[in-house]
Amino acid sequence: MNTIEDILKKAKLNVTEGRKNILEMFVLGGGALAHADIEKNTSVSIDRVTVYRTLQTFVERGIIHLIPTTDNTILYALCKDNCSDGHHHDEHVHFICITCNKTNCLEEITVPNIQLPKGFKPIQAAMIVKGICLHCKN
Amino acid sequence: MNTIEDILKKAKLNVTEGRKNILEMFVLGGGALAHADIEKNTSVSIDRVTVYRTLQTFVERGIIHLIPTTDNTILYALCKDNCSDGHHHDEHVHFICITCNKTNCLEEITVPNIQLPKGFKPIQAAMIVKGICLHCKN
DNA sequence: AACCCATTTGCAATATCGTTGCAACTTTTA
DNA sequence: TAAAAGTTGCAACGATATTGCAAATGGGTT
Repeated sequence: MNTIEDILKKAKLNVTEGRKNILEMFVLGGGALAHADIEKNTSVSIDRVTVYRTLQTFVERGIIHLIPTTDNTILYALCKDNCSDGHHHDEHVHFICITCNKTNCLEEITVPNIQLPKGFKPIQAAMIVKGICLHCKN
Repeated sequence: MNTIEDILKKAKLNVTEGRKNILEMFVLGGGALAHADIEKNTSVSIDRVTVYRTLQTFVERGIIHLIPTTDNTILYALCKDNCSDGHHHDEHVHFICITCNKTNCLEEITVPNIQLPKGFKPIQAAMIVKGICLHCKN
């Protein structure tokens, strides 16, 4: 079966050309994407507003998640299966390459637990590592 | 002596009303501030542009640093003494309270080292913890 | 296949956010 | 206190994001 459509149906979203297109970029691309990446690269022409709304919907339905960044950019990446309807479990490390500027989700590496000062109650943690990625190390 | 002016002089910046005002907000406020917080709360009226430029200058001179966030907001907080001229050492954990929405720098807690996949070379790491802070825990 | 209803899209207008160039004004230094 | 350097405010601009509404599309039903 078509994975792309499956994901949309599982999220109880209508399967439209635009959504398929955008979701495909995440599935095939692998990495993190910004609004601009999507707007520029869709094969079908999709209105800016629709891109905004699609991304928003995808986040709400647990298809993609926001990636924390140290600058002011907004990045999204695919969620793993265990995210659903606004409840994200994206507590893995995000790696930003300072050479190719791509962001990778290091799914296999979970954010380490840390000891907070007395009285602080942690609920969720995120971690960003900047450096040189696999492909740029030469 | 006046701490505020000292900080500015140490950073080789002219001491102006606007800068004193903005820096004072950081020193007295303690927490993290966004551009909008500053623009709205200065006692003297300061132009939007000047606020932008002042924050930028403060970051360059190592007076404040950018805080990574999981949404799209840009937050700044005071650096500790050992930051200077664009070389920041702000690798401590940032805590965002989901109740009062304030961001605290947990200076005493450094970001733990983690094992990255083969080929990834880390250069800088940041960590954000969301939860309930000391003051909101009741 | 043709229909209806709910959902989704595109357009236009508007709001928010951040940057740049330049002239006027302050601060510093001598 | 005057000149030089640094800083500010204004105006204009560009990029980014949001909203309302009418038209179009998708999903389910007959």
